[in-house]
Amino acid sequence: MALTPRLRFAPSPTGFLHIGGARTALFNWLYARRHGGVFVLRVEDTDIRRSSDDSVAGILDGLRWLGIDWDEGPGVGGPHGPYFQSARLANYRVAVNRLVASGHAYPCFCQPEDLKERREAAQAEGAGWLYDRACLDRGEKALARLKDAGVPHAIRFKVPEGRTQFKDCVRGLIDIDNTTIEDFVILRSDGHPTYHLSVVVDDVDMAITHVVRGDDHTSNTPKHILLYGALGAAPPQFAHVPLIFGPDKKRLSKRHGATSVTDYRQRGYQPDALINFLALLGWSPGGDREVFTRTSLVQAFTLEGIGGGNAVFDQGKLEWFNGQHIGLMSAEAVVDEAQPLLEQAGLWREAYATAGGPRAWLVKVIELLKSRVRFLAEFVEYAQPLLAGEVTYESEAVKQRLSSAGLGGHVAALREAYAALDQDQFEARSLEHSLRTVADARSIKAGVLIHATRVGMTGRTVSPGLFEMVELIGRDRTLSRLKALEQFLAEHRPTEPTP
RNA sequence: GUCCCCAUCGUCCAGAGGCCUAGGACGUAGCCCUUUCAAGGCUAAAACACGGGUUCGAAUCCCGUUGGGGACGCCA
Repeated sequence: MALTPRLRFAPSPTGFLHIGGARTALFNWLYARRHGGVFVLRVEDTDIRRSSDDSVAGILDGLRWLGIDWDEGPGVGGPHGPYFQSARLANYRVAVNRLVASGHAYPCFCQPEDLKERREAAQAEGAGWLYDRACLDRGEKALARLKDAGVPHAIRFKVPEGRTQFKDCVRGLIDIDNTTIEDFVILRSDGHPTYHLSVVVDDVDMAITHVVRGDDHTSNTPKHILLYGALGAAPPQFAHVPLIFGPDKKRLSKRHGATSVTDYRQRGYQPDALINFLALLGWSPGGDREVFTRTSLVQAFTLEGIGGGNAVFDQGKLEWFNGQHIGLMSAEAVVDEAQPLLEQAGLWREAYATAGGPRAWLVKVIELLKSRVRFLAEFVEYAQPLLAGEVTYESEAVKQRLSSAGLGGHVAALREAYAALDQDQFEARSLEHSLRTVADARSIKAGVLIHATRVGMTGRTVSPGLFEMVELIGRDRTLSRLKALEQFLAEHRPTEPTP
């Protein structure tokens, strides 16, 4: 009880880091961090056919991006290594020998194709099928004969009579009849362990105290409990978390589009937003709070808060979380994160990289845009008119805002008024006051002039607040953009707006 | 088919016998703010799967039905 908790995430490297796997990793990590425990990363690559190095790299990369760091595992080592199951084969062999010697397991010479046929035949009739223990009943001589003939064999666990039960932190007491468990294979005929064996042996060796994993493992757990018993080890605490579904209430899979962490990374989601969203999928702090930073999540996390029902992945809400977390970031941090995006758009200047005027100015631009953005990429879109030298008018904007008569004169008057402001008067308040004065003097609604000016400054109909923006665009560029607008209006002399 | 699990607004959650006229959030609609679009604020529509119990009292406990999911591999 006073033991420091040891938890682990044990992905099999047969694909990319799935969103569900990421959440499982997160829950384990959260619990370990919450209780000053140890978080172990172990790669379950006993299926040599399907495992790959690329996949390992991708999974580690995804975890790092999410900020889920491990205390023991690939890259960092630890006292319970190695952390790749493919390098722990000897341990499994030892365990199997012990189990066979103690009568908990036995060799099976039945061939996979054979068993498959029989199983399918039984299921075709609508009946269930459990291994019939043919090899348990075969008798000494027959067994020896098969062995001598070099027939490949697997090792099966001999499931005892009785019932098996365990207490699950989210499900409560689970109690099942052992007759519903077959004598499962623990060692394949090629000498590799199966999942059930390796997971238990490793969790024992690595002194894992809490196993938090997907609900799809709930029905495997009795097998594991049996194995712990046969190995003379005490089982850990289990917590089976509900699965994540797509909008069609089917288990989340490639059919639903983005399901890997990398997909979300590429789509411009913030790791903290994904973490926050994932944490709340199947877990609740108990109250109404929804926006959590990484550290507040660690503080709030409990296994008891994990709910029972499967959860649908709501993309829209993830987007909202992304906006929330961008709002939480400092403008400086946003600048750093947005740099690559701005570079791509050709809007980045070297001077932005170091502290100083231009960077301070860019930070102001970002601050102006921050609240209206859900993705970093949107900064580029909105900031474009502020960062670029010239603007081009969108035709829709021209049609909507530059077609009323007499605009040229109004704009000229505004330009003169703005030209009369010197550098330090060129700030939002004076700019607004000045524009409204011009509008009054010319008996037009301020809105008309504001909208036209917006088009002149950005080329678009939508933008952040005009005056704050003009302030940031600065006196020189503002004056020349107004001049350009006048020219445009003169050339496209708007007369009667008769379409 | 067998075993196991689950069941509150469209979605994610709150609710651990009276505080529930069922609360919050996303989304949706309307209003306010306003120079546009957002953001923000306010308001609205929207759920305890069904049937039996237990109890003075049930979204909460029990049983059943229905629905959903998972597991039944020499995959993990």
